[in-house]
Amino acid sequence: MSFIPLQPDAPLGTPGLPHERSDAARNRERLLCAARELVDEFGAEALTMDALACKAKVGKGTVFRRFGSRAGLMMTLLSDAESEFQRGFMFGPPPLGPGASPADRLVAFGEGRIYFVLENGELLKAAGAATRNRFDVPATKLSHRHMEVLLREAGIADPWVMAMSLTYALDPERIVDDVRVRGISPRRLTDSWRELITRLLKAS
Amino acid sequence: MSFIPLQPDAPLGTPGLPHERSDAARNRERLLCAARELVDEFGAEALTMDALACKAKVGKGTVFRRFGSRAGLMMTLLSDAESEFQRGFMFGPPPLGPGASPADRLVAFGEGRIYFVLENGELLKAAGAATRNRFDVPATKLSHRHMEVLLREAGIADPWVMAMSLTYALDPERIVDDVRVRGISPRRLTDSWRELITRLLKAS
DNA sequence: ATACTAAACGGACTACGGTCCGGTTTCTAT
DNA sequence: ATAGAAACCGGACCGTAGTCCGTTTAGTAT
Repeated sequence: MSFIPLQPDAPLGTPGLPHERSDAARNRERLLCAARELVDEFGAEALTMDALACKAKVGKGTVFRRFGSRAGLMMTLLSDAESEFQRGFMFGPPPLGPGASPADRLVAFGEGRIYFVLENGELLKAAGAATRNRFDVPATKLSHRHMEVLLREAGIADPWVMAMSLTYALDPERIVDDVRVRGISPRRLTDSWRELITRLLKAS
Repeated sequence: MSFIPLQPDAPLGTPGLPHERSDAARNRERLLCAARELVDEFGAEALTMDALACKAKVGKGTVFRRFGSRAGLMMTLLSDAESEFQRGFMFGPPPLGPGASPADRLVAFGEGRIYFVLENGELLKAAGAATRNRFDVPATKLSHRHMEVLLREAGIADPWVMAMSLTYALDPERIVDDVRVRGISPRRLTDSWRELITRLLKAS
């Protein structure tokens, strides 16, 4: 349970941190490399921590020290793609980024999120599951805050709670299962999201 | 994996079924009884299948033959309360039951659901987790269908998908964590739900 | 009553996520 | 170069969900 991933991903000489030991760095590299291979070959669902430790020629304890949990590993594997998506809605061009109306930005956000989830679905599901509450995923918090700001700007009475409703409406499990299990086209999902946001934010 | 809970809960002489054996009936009774005691005393989260088997003086295999999985057991435990709630929105008085406008019925449905979840949260979370997709829970399917019908009546373009969005917005995990972990009052949840439905279904 | 069969039983077994801790390695100070 | 301490390592170990299969037992036909 209680576990703090010491230097989650400090890449280089971060200011005060006591310089990550070389064996630790080497093992982290080995682990990430092996994890990516395993995911590519068998999919994220099939990745077990034992197999990873074995493939990376590392003890199991090392895997958990590095990533804290299976969910933590998946989040690390996702972090690049996630950062890019975040840059998109925080600093990118409209309508996703700043410059458009809250409604347009929310529509674009949902569409972007849906396609992002469809590309990284397995990883996202694995990252969200087994976490006591999926909301603890940092990226989820950021998305929630983003929507909250836009909803407030659009005059929603309780933007925090409404953003939570929308967050769950975009739940990775929901999106992936809609498309892959229940046969809903991505297009229908984005269209419905647009309808939801449009009606929700239509000036009264 | 593959497992069909033979006669999920056939209470009496169901037509053609080859009459459940007496030892099976007796063990099911023992199991349900023990399960309820354990849940009352320690909470649903803390219930382990081993402990249940032990307490019911029954082999572990028997537990799984009866309920298929931990989620299945939780669903069985829930079924009474769930049936009552279902009767409420299908046959009860308006605004929850038939007779009110779709918007009013949806508002009432969400409010009822929120309070229902807050009362049976642990069981619901346990029933939904570990199922490959939570949508497979039969009660969830029925709720989804109910909302779909109301949304269609209210002129939503793709009621099936919209109902799915709303289903996830009312996710048990979300509701329970909002209230118990993030300190949101049930009142704020129901108010926000009302705002969501009202704006969504406002005549354009 | 007896014999037969299909269903039910039980508990040993597997797989997996996660924890623990004694031993080892790297870095730093001298 | 040496010593000491902090960080790190590995793999044995634990708890839990779920499976398997040889054995027992309830119903049925004679």
